[in-house]
Amino acid sequence: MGTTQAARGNGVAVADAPEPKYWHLRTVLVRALDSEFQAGEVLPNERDLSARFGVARATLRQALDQLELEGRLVRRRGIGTLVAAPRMGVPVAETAGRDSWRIVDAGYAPAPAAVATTLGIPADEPVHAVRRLRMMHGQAIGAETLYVPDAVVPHVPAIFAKSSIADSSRARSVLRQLQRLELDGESRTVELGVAEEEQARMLERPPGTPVLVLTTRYQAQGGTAAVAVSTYRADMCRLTFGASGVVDVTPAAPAAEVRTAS
Amino acid sequence: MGTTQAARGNGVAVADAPEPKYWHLRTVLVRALDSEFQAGEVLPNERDLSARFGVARATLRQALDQLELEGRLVRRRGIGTLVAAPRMGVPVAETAGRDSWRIVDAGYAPAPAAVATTLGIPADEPVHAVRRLRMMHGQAIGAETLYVPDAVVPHVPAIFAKSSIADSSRARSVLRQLQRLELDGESRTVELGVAEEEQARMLERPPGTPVLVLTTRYQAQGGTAAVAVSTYRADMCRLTFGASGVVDVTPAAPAAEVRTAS
DNA sequence: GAGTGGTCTAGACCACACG
DNA sequence: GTGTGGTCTAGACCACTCT
Repeated sequence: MGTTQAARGNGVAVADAPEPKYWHLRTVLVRALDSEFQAGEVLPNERDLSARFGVARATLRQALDQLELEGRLVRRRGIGTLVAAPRMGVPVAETAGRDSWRIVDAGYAPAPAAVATTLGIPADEPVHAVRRLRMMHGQAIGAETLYVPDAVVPHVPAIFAKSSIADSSRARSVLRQLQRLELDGESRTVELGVAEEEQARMLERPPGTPVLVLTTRYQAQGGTAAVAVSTYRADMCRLTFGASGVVDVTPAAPAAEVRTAS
Repeated sequence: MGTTQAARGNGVAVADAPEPKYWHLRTVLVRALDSEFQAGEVLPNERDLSARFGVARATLRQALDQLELEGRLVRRRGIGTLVAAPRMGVPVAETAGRDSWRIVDAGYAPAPAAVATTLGIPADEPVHAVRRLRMMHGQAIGAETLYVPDAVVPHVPAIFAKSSIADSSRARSVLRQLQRLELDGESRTVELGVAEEEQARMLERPPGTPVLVLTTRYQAQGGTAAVAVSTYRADMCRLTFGASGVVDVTPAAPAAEVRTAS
């Protein structure tokens, strides 16, 4: 047994706690990031780092994966691994600033089963689906699809209503009418997810990117008038709630360029 | 080039979209989970699965990693890979049910730098740190540390105040006084993190487990009276906000046992 | 002891960005 | 072309759980 422990020896291993190498590596790197690096700096490449720490590249990558999940690093294929800027505070206000959204388009098709259930409509009933991007500091940090049943926005022009073609005119029409609605309130949920193909494309990230999934139920007249499913880049965003008046929370970003190009 | 694509051939690869094998695998598995499996069922072991799909075990594991991050699978060393139950809705109410918390202990030491800044106190000033567990369905799904400056709870008995020994009597004393405070409101943030050693231990999970980090600032008299940092298991929790009255959101859990033992 | 997931290795090749 | 991160492989051994 003692032999086993020694043989495995990860350089710091003690018989007491067989800490995985990659986790120990992460700890070392965290300390280095905190003390010796500035946001935007480029780390040595993975092959050099793994050699320096005396581990296989795959093991080093496991540590980097953790740090990327925590938003401490940004890896760019063909470029290198950079130190990330602190996460942005993203307000999820009751009436979230509408100028921070960029409309993409809107379609008219059945919603996902879970959404249809929440809306209290048949699973095969088509609804308006407005897609838009949450912009911050000039870049897309979140993608949202807003599902609105026909009955809630009865005045969408028939030109749009009958067509399933996605366009932004329909989006504006739906949003306009939704804003006029008297809402009783909103309830929200947050959970962890991964970006599927469509969202990944909108966020300009590879599929599988971890995202914070924010689901908003807009209540009106005792029921749910609309549902919004927003996916925010988990590496870049810190969602902020109910900060009445407190809007910022975001450092003025001296090294904003780190996140500028995705 | 065409040769390259064919040689790489992942079984479904088309020249158009060089989709990674592990991502394609995930898609296949998601479909299988949706249609052929019940929560709590055990999947074939990794060696069998990788052979069946004709990939290396590491590649299969990459797909399973994704599914675990999404909360679709639970992997237990020595046991196998199980289909997870749907995530629990965890209310983050203004006055979150106090009986869903289990007090662990409380200490008296300087808070992390970021917390001290928020509280507007010197980084080296000791504060009360109450640690407790969020329980649901009989299991710990979140761990919280509540930081309260001395000035906010002046009536903590001197027996506790002078000692840095962690115990639950101090915790109760601090919580009691905090409840009597008149709060102007609370602001919250949610972001993705990974469980460090201490939290991991409290949650009975390995270090590096992804967690939703919920930071609550309790406002009083124009300032921040206290700060709570809660880490919830990202694989099991869906945080719910402002669901006035709507408390549940959690299925009655016919296969609750899936999550019973961590 | 047998079976499972977790860690680690060494090496190969691919996709992408840049000069 | 060169250098970077991303994917994939085949194999080994460890830690854990159950019988």
